[in-house]
Amino acid sequence: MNHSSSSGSMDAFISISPPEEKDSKNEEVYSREFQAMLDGLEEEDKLEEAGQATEKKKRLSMVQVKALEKIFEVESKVEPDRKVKLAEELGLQPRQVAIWFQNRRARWKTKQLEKDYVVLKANYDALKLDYNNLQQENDALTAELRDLKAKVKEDCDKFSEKIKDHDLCENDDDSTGIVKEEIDVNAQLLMSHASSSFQVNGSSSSSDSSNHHHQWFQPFEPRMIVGNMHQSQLVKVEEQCMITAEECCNFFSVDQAPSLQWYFTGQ
DNA sequence: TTGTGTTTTATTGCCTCC
DNA sequence: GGAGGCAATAAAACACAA
Repeated sequence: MNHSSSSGSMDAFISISPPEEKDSKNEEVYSREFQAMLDGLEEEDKLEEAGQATEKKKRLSMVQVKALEKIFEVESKVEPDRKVKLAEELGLQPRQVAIWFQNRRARWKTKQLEKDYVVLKANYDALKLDYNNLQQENDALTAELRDLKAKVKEDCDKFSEKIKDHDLCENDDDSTGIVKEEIDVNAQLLMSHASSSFQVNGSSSSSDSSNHHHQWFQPFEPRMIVGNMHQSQLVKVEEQCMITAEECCNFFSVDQAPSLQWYFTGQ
């Protein structure tokens, strides 16, 4: 390793050496460096005499680098006056000091970018994991909703079928009571399906937003539709049920928010 | 010893500021 | 217009495995 100064100044190893570095070991190192530097200078002289250019790059000594590093910790840029003074102290050309600080800033920037990248990547990974979890939850809820829609449609079809069957024997005097019972039972069956399904839906999901379905659906009591009516209202109920049986199949639409207008207007 | 990858020193060209 | 900074790059020095 060549630690000789490119300036060739012997002052470099004398004026800048901190007191703690002037032990016997370092003196030995410096004398070797001096010798190497002198040898190098001799060689340069010979080459110059021979008319050859001496463009060899030379690394700064450990002492020079340490001194520069220490200053860099405090200030990443040096004023022109400081630069000249520092160059004199270190036995370097002011240009060398400027280049060293320039390269040092570039190295610092690269390291900083690497650090920033690590932090950003960690954030990105955490965010991606979160997104994937939400995506899975969304998929599960969508599938559950699809099943519920199918189940509700199935019940609606059955209910409509029952009512149509009833139309065939509407002249029967005793049919009113039977119809009332059937509607009551079917309505309960239909709504209990929907209601219980939504309770399952609410409990199966960990997200808070899914509980809202349960909250807005819970007041829905089948008996409120049929159970407390006078017999004179039953025909109207039948007509309404024919409509709502069709409508209820589209009630839980994913694309459109459910409307409870039909429920509130009936009260 | 040698080939290869990395680090350090230095140059070049462009840009900004005074 | 000159000085200085920065990015890109060259080239020498160095480290290290085979």
